[in-house]
Amino acid sequence: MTRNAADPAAGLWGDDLAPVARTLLTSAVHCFARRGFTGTTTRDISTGAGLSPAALYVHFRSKEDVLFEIARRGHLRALEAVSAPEVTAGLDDPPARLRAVVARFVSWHARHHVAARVCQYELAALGPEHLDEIVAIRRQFPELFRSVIAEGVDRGDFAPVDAGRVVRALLSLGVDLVRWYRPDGPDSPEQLGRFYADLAVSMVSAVPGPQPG
Amino acid sequence: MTRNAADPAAGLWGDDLAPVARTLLTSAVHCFARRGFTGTTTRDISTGAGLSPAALYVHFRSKEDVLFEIARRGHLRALEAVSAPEVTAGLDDPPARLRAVVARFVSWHARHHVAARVCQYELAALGPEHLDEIVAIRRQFPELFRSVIAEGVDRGDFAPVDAGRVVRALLSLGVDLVRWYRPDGPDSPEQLGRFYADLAVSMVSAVPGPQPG
DNA sequence: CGCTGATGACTGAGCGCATAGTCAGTGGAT
DNA sequence: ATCCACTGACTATGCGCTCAGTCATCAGCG
Repeated sequence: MTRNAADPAAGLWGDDLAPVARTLLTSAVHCFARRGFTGTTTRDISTGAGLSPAALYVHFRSKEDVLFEIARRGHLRALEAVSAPEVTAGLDDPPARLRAVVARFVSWHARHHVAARVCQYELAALGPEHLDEIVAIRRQFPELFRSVIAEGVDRGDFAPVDAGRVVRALLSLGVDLVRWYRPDGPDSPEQLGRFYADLAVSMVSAVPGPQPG
Repeated sequence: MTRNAADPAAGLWGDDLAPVARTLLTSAVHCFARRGFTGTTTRDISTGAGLSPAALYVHFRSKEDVLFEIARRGHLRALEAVSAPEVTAGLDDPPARLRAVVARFVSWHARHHVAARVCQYELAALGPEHLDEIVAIRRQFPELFRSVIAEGVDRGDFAPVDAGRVVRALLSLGVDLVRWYRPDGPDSPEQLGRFYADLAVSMVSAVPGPQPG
């Protein structure tokens, strides 16, 4: 199961890792995404990277440690995608900032839907202290979304929506797409990002219908 | 791991099943939701129902068969919740029908978030022919949503939205809540259903902002 | 009423197999 | 000569599933 160079997962891991370790993580991402953590054997991961079963333990302490490295690095990359300074640079009104953050969140998850599937759905297999570390990163996503929406509501750009519930909904849209998104479908990651940015603006606008509450 | 009578999962299975078989399915739902299909042992399921390991095979052919029964019955119940005649009875305009269908879909998934988690996230463990049967049921959800939205667009009640993408988004909202919903949180299943019904109406309304496309 | 045989839900023991992880050793690079 | 990424062979454990057997229930029969 050798992966080609265009695999988006291959670029997620950072230079601090040996090339072989990155290959193992990439193989593990595909295995975990397909069969889940417990459904994947350490042999699947190693042979998927073209190595013998024991090679995994040269680079990682355990199978759970492999999952943790994927989750940690994946979450940090996603956070970087939505909170890097250039995302909202020059955007001085909340609607534009909301559009930018939602579009980045969605397009990142679409592009990295395989790795994101592991990051979103396999966390229960982590040990308690590893899980804590991931949860600490995860908390920053709703905080970022909430601050953008709260500012828009305060300034009157948005309707007086329940920020907490809208944030939940926006994160749900971005997360759930990793379950169904396929790169050969009708939408590119960027197109989907723009569409969901439109939806986000709709969701914080007053409803013109007969039941506004 | 005996469950009390208020467990929503206990009421999902129907009268054609022996009481012990229903207890086993209920135990299996909780095991699968917590540890996943491959992370659950047949011993977990049986002893969770207060039985010996071998008792499972009195009522089910295999562990995969247990998952299939959960998925089949769960999907049929959810479909019933959104497409029963009384859901849209007396609602003659598309906005009201959209609200009703979304609210039912969401509140069902919130109330049955544990069983729904199994139905949504464990399908990959099914064999091909069992999976086909579940997929055939699943197809009816987007069809129902699409018909309501298409009618609203045709009649001019809704903005000329891309029905396929809006349907995807609405299903995502209802599905993803099974990942984070907790009964002791701020929203009851019905409150969440009404909120998402509001969002649905927003999503098919014209966007008043500066970037309507 | 009691006796008998059949039925079927359930159990205890265990089989064959796959799994995560180990370790002494190998071979290529420096 | 040293180093270390990597391997082949291995172990202990836990898995899905089976099967002979137990026990409670019940119909048929005298």
